[in-house]
Amino acid sequence: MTAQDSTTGRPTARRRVVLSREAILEAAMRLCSPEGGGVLTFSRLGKELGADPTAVYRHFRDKDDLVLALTAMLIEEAEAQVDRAALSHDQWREWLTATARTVRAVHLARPALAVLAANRTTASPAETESVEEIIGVLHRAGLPPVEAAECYRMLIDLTLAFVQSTAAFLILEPEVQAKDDAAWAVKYGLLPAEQFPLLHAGSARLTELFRNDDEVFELVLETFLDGVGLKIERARSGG
Amino acid sequence: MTAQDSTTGRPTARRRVVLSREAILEAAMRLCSPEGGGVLTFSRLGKELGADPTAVYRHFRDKDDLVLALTAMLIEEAEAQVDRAALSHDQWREWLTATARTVRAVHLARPALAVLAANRTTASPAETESVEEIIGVLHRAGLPPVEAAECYRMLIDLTLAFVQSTAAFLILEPEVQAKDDAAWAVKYGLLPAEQFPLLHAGSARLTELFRNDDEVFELVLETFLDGVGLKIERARSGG
DNA sequence: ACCTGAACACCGTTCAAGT
DNA sequence: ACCTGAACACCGTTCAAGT
Repeated sequence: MTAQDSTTGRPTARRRVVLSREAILEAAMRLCSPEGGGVLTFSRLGKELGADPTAVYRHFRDKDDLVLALTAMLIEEAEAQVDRAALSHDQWREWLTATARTVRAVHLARPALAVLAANRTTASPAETESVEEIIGVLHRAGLPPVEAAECYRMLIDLTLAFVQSTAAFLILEPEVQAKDDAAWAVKYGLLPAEQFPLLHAGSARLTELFRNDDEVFELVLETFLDGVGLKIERARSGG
Repeated sequence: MTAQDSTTGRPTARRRVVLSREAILEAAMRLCSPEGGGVLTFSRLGKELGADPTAVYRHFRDKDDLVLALTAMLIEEAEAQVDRAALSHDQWREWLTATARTVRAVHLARPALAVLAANRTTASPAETESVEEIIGVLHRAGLPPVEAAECYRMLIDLTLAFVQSTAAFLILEPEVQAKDDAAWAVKYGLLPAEQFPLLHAGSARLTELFRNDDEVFELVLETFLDGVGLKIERARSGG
């Protein structure tokens, strides 16, 4: 599916392409998805744009500038996708769950970007409004503003930390991932029940959870939110 | 502190150095610490060993093989450092806290390795015994084996996810880190109190927590363990 | 048996040359 | 004004040559 001249049928010779920030960002986003090959390099970006790889430097100072612009796009995409309409403001738990799941899903749709973006900070206005909203939900649930801000921070860091870890594994080459599978099989495959009675009893569940980052994240999120629920109960009875 | 010929005082010319797996792993560990420069490349490894960079290939099949061997070392180091002597078996919370803190600290002492190791699996016997022990502590606290195994998995994934995120930021170049600081200042520096009343009220706390990954991790760990505590209570009253 | 060093395909980035 | 392409300093890795 390479670019072709529709009149001659021959591949078009590369000639001064017109680029823009938007076109570059769009092409970069495509490259970062699993279908796009999942690697972001200037070489691949140039090929995707039909331009010389170094042409990108006329629009972004360096790769990190490009990454930060892509990070901002990702955050705004996540903001736009959180389904607030279905939620009333007293459903603090559902609200936080929806936010965490959406942020995670949007990042994991582009693992090659997520691994570069998940621990960066950008000054996105859309995000600021979302933060106020989440803190508002926690405040109305009973937490004082400072504690609500703490819980917001914990939730977002928890989510992005798991994103980074999962994304970093996803971009490893298949043969490397296979080595981890093999190591796991050795580790939990033949546990002598006498020596490791409890581990042996739980090993079926551990095997289920292995390489099942979605389910582990859901479990952690629920357990964490149980802890937040305790904070809220304490704040309500204390105040 | 470069190698010198003690009789002539001149730098020794590079001549067939004798290498071993142990010497290579030791040198690699040094490179991965912040003092060691914090980057693991064959070039730097060769320089550290006083040998040609490609000599390492006579002892490890490729870089990933080296990384996995280093990962196993890291896990065993963490195992050895967890202070079990001070803990009785009924202190499930202290036990889990000590494990999480130690695993995190050992990894963050080598950020350049942690970023490669935190989401990998190795078949280390020492770790298997530690897993049995932690599951045992949770079981004695009241959880059935399967739920205990789940909690172990959540704790270790939570810890390593935060490790990966923090380590990935630590190995960024200082100028890049500075960009994040600047973005944060823009984001939370001048929040109009009318528009963002709750965020404004909590912004001092958020600023305290910014780039303070140690404290955020402690807060998340406590909240998560509160959630585990609820599971234990439920299991006790239910059974 | 195992270390050396040239070589290769890839990175990000710079800069003079083109249009 | 902005795209091209040679060039550079780095990556990991292979392989023939040395000892």
